[in-house]
Amino acid sequence: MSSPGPAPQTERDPASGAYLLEDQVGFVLRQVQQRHTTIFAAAFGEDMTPLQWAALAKLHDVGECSQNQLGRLVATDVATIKGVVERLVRRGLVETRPDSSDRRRLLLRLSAGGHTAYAAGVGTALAVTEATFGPLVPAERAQLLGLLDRLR
Amino acid sequence: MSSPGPAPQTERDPASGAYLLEDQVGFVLRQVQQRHTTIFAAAFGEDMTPLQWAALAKLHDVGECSQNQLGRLVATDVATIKGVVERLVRRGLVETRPDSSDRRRLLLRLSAGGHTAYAAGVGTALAVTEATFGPLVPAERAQLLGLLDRLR
DNA sequence: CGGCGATCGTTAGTGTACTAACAAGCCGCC
DNA sequence: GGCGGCTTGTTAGTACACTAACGATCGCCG
Repeated sequence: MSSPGPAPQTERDPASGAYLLEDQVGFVLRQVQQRHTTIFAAAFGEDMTPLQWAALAKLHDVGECSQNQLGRLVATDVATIKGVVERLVRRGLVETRPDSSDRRRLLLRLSAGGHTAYAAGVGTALAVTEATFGPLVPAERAQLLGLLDRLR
Repeated sequence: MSSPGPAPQTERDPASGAYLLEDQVGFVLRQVQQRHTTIFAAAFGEDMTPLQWAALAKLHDVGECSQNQLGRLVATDVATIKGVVERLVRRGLVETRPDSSDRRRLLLRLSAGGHTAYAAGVGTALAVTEATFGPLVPAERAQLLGLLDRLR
């Protein structure tokens, strides 16, 4: 695993009002996400990405919906969701069929294999969340989720 | 601006121990970053990305360093930093020269235009951080940064 | 009924973020 | 003094994450 890893800690100068890249939310956020992605990949292997998993999980929840609809559910634009769905279909986890009442729409739902993959993945997904939270105690985890939620 | 926007809030069922995508750190993290990127793009325009800005800022801090070194400073792998540097050089913000004492290395530093761009951008960057933090009061911001830092 | 705005999916293009493999150069250690 | 291991940068390939433009379809409203 040769991920970039954390940026070196810079000595803080609490007195100065200078611009410190290390203290900007965006910069820290990016690194936390990198770590999360690494943890996810280590747990699920190369054949499942966070977004693919999100699509799978949402599809499991809603049963059936159109491609763009799924995109909105997992907070992804239409161009990106197309690729994700394409890969899931190619791997036999998702099935598509035309919507008879709206010929623009492409309806999606989990295949049998998709349901199996979801069932097999839930535990792993929870473990990924656990590992990402790392050393934080439950109260801190809730606090973090609450704060992030307000920034969403 | 037709970003995906926040995923619809799902009704929480506090009693159930079910897997809720919306409650997983990774999922929330991704959306916060999306929002940050949108804010960044609105403030800086299309010609500057968060990573390009990070590279510029770091290069300003350290004065001169090699390409891989810069990658480590901004927490980016060698393949990605190459593209970033290439685009900054193409726009005349960064200059390169060979390292006479190590012929593998490519030394980088800000050009005059790069220094100007940095000086012009610091205020905007601070405004982006401010906007990203949104409604959080200072104590909450510090708390969030502290928690994120432990997850880095 | 007919037209017009909105939505659905597709495509092309740019940038980030990795992995894996490679050649070239550097350096320490036998 | 050379050899083997490390770092530096490059390339190719995959997957996200957008923008912008497009054709097809839908549905409302006059």
